[in-house]
Amino acid sequence: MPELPEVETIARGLDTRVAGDTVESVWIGSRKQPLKSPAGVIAATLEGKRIVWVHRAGKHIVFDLEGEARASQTASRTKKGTRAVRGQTRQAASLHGSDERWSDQHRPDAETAQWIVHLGMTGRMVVCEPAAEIAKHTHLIAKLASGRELRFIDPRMFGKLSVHPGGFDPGGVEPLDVSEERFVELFRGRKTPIKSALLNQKLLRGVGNIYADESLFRAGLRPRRRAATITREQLGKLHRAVREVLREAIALGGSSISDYVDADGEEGFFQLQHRVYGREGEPCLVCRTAIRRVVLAGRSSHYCSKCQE
DNA sequence: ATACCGACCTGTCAGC
DNA sequence: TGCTGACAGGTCGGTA
Repeated sequence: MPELPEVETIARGLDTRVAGDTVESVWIGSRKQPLKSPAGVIAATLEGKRIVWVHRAGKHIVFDLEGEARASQTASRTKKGTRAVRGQTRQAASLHGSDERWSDQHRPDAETAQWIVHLGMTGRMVVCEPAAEIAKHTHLIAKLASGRELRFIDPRMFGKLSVHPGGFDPGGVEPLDVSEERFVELFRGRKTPIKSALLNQKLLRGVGNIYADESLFRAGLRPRRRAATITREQLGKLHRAVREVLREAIALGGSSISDYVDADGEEGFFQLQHRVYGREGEPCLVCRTAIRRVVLAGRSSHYCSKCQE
């Protein structure tokens, strides 16, 4: 389901709702597929931790967590004194300072960790009241100190949950941050089709099938075009196209196809801007040629045979 | 090393 | 109405 703009939208929504809240307890379902870390380790890592910041790395949702240092945590978990300290830090965290929050809040004696959620194709995270009906395919429920619940739902179970005490390395570079020079270096000399390279998360992280097709259309490059045959100038154009497409999509809250909704249950609107994705047989918006669909590396790929070469 | 391909799962929708 | 097959926004591991 979600690519970079959708994950960005969801992470921002979650940050607004749960940053500053504390995980009191965790329930994890019996299905193993969504878990990259053992269930017991995920639960033990989350429980008692305050959610400092929810953000995005590639297509991953990252929860920055902070709790009492491990040595004192087990002993003091239920003591009232611990709660008072958490209450203070939660208040401070509600002063939204985005990136600054981490350093402002960080206490040297605190234990930190990151909880990583990858939504796969059909994963969703919702914040709701405990009385809300538990949706089919709910795999994790975190009870929060505020009384609400944070739930992970994923019918197809392509999503992944993991925890990283030492911090998480998503690999690749962020397409919205990458310089033109670095971008060109990523693709120069590769024999692979440019679309396969765009989808390779070890190079750029966050670009998926929709935004790869849309970026290639704007850059005038066919999906099968070998990266090594693309000129420096065309790569520069692709660099601008990728960033433009992603930024526009984020501004519109992502693309809602079938059932995607953000943390608020709101749909995105970027699907209305798609120029090739999902438009097989329809006229190109530039030249009226029928949009073609081919399968490349197992993925549907859409392009205009006249505008792209 | 690189590049396809199927596998992992469930749900939905078009076509018969 | 109901069955079958194709397809879905992601990633991984095996094989050539």
